[in-house]
Amino acid sequence: MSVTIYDIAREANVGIGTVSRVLNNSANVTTETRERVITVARKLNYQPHAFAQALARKRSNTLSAIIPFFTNYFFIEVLQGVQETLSSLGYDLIIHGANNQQQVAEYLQRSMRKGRVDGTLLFSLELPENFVEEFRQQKVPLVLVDTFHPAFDSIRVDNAGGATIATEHLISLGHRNIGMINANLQSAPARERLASFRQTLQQAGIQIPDGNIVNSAEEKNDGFSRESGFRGMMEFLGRGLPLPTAFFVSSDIQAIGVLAALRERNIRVPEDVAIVSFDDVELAKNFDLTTMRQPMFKMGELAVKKMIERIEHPEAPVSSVSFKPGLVIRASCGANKQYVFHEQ
Amino acid sequence: MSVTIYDIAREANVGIGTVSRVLNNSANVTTETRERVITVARKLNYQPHAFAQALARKRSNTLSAIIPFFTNYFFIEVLQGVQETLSSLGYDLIIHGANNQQQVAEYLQRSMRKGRVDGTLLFSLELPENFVEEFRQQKVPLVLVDTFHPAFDSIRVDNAGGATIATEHLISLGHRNIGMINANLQSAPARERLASFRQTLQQAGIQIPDGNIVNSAEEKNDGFSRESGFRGMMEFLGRGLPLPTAFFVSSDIQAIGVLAALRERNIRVPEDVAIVSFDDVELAKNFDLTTMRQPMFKMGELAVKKMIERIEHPEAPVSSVSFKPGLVIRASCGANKQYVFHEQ
DNA sequence: GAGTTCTATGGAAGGGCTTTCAAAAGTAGG
DNA sequence: CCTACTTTTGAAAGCCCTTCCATAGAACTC
Repeated sequence: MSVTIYDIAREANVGIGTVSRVLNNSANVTTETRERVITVARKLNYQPHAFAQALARKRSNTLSAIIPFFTNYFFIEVLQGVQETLSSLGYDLIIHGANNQQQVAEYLQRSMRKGRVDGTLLFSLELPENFVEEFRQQKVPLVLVDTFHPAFDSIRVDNAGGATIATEHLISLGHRNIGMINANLQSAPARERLASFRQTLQQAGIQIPDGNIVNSAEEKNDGFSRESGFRGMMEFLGRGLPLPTAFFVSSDIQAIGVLAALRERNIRVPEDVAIVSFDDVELAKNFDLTTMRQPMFKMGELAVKKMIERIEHPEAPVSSVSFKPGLVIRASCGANKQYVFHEQ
Repeated sequence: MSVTIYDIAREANVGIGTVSRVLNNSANVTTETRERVITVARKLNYQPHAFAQALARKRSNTLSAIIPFFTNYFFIEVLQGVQETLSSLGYDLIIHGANNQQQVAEYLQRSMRKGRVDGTLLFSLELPENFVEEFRQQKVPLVLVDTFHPAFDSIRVDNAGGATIATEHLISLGHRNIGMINANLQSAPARERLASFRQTLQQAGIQIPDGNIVNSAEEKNDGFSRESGFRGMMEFLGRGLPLPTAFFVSSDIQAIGVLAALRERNIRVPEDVAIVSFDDVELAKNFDLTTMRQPMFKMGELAVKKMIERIEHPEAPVSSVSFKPGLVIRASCGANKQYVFHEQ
C-alpha cells in the first residue's frame, strides 16, 4: 500500500532504526548511509504517517482553538496571528466554533482527549470552573486569550487603560457631556471599560446623568454586535435626555450600529456627535472610526509562543500578559486624522 | 500514566477486545459485561487516544481546509458552514491559510501526508496541475469550493447567472449607461462576471464605452479588496468619461471601497449612481448594498457532505454543483428595499 | 444426550513510527 | 596485534487502539 520505513529499510539495506534516525536527523549515522537512505526515501516518495509519529512521539504538533465562532471580527484577526505563527512552526490548528456554553464544554472535553492536541487556546470565553481541575489533572496546556483565570496562562487586553485613553481623548477635544453605549455587563470587558470610563470622567470633574450610559441586555455575543449598538443608541435617544456631544462605544461593531442609528435620525458624525470605539478591527477604517487599537495579530502570535513555552516547560509559573490598546484617530471623533499607536 | 483500555480490562476483569467492543458499541456483548465495562471506564475517566484510534482505524476523522486566509469575508462565512456541519459529525477541521502559491503547494503536500487527514477542501484557489496526478495517486479526497477542476468534486457559484441577474436588475431600473468595477481578470470569477455583464448589456441592445469597465491589476486577493474598489472607481473618475448612472461591482468588499471613493467626490448613492455588487457577506447589509447573494453557509455544508460521500465512495463519479446567486435588494441600487432570494 | 450452530469472549496481530538496548564495527593506545 | 573505548547499526519493545481468529460455553436440534 503506502510506503513505510520498512520499505525504505529493505531497499536501502539498513535497519528501520537507521531509517528513522536519518529521517529525524539524529546523530550517529555515517554520511554514506544517510545519503543512501535519503535517496531511497525520495525515490519511493515516502511520506511519514502523521499519526504513527504522533503516537510514538507522544506529541501531535497540533493545537486547538475554541472561539465564539466567527461572530466577531476581533477573533478572526487574532486567529490570523495564531495561524501564521503556528504554521511557521510546523503545527496544525484545529478550530472549534462554540455557539453556546454547552458547546464550549463539549469542545473542552474533546481537547482533553489524550493525545489529540498538544494544547488548547480558549478565546474570550469564561472557563467553566469544573474544567479547571480537570485540565490541571490531565495536564493539557491551556492558554486563555482575552479572558482570565488565575490558574492558567493568559493574554489580555488592558481594557481599563484603553477606556481611560479613549475617554481622555474625548475630554481633551473639549467634550463635557459624554455618553457610553456599552455591551452586556455580564462580559468582563464591558464591565472594565465602563468602570474606567466612569472613573476617568470623575477624575476630570465631569458629571454626567446616569441615563447617558446604555448597557446592552443582549445575550448574543454579549451585546458586541451591530444590532446591539443600533438598539443601544435608539434606546438612548428615546430617553429624551439632552444629546451628548460625544459617545464612547464599547466596540467597533457596535459603533457601526450606532452610526446607522444616528444617520437614521439625521444626526451627523462627527459634527453633532463624536464617536470613539474600541478594537480597531479591519472594518473600523472603512467607517473612519476613531478607536482603541488592539494589536490582534500580535496577540495571536504571543498566544502561540506562550503555548509552546508551556508545552516545553509544564511546570513554569503561570504568566499573564496584558496589551495596552493605542488610540487610532480617524474622522469619527472630529480630531484631525493622524495615527497614534502605542504598543506595549 | 494515562488510562488505557488495558487498565479498564484489568479492573473490569475482561479482555481488551471486549472493552474495545463495548466502547465502540459493537454487537455481541452481554448487557451485564457492557455495563461493568462502562462503569469502570467512567470511574477511571477514560478518554480514548485519538491517534491510536486513527492508526488502527486508518481513519482520522479530520479534514483540512486550505483557504486564502481570512482576507476575504466570503471564506469565513463558508467556513462557518463547514465547521458546524463537520462538528456535528464528530469531525475536526484543520485550517490552513495560504498567502501565496508556494504556501498552497506546501499545504497540499502536507495534506497528502498519509493518514493526516481524511480529505482536503480547497477554497477558491486554482489547483496546481502537478498536484492533480499526485492527489489521484495518493487517493486523498479533494473537494474544490469556489474553484474548479474536472478531475475533482466541486461546489461552485454560477457567476455568469449572477452577473446576468445583477445587470438585468440595473437595466430594469432604467439605467442605460452602466459601468463595472471588476477584480483582477486572472481570477476566474472576475472573468466570468465580466463576460456575463457584457453579454447581458449586448442582448439588451445597450452599448457602453470600453472605458466604463475597470479591471483591477492588483495581485493581493486578486483585487477582491476594499482598496481595489476604491482605486478602481478613482481610476474611472480620472478617465473623464460621462458618469454612468449605475455600476456593477464584482464584490461587496470592493463596493465598500467604491462607496468611499464616491463619497470623497460627493457623488451620492443611489441618487447619482446606483450600485449592485456580489457576495452578500454579512457586511453588505451594514452598507445597505444591493448585491447577489451566495448561500455561503449552505455551500460550506454541502462541501462537507460531498467530502463525506467521497470518503465513503472513493470510486463514485466526480460531481460538480453550482449555486445560483439570488438578488438581495437594499438601498444602494435605488429600488425599494425588499428581499428577493432565489435559492437553487 | 450427542451433535451442531451461535454467541460471547480473550488475546494476538497489526497499524507505522520512535527509542532503547545490545551487538558489531571502527578507532586509538600501548 | 591486543585491549579498551567510541561510534554506528539492526531489531525488539512500546505507543494505544481495532480487528481477526480461535475457543469456550450456551442454545438448539433431532
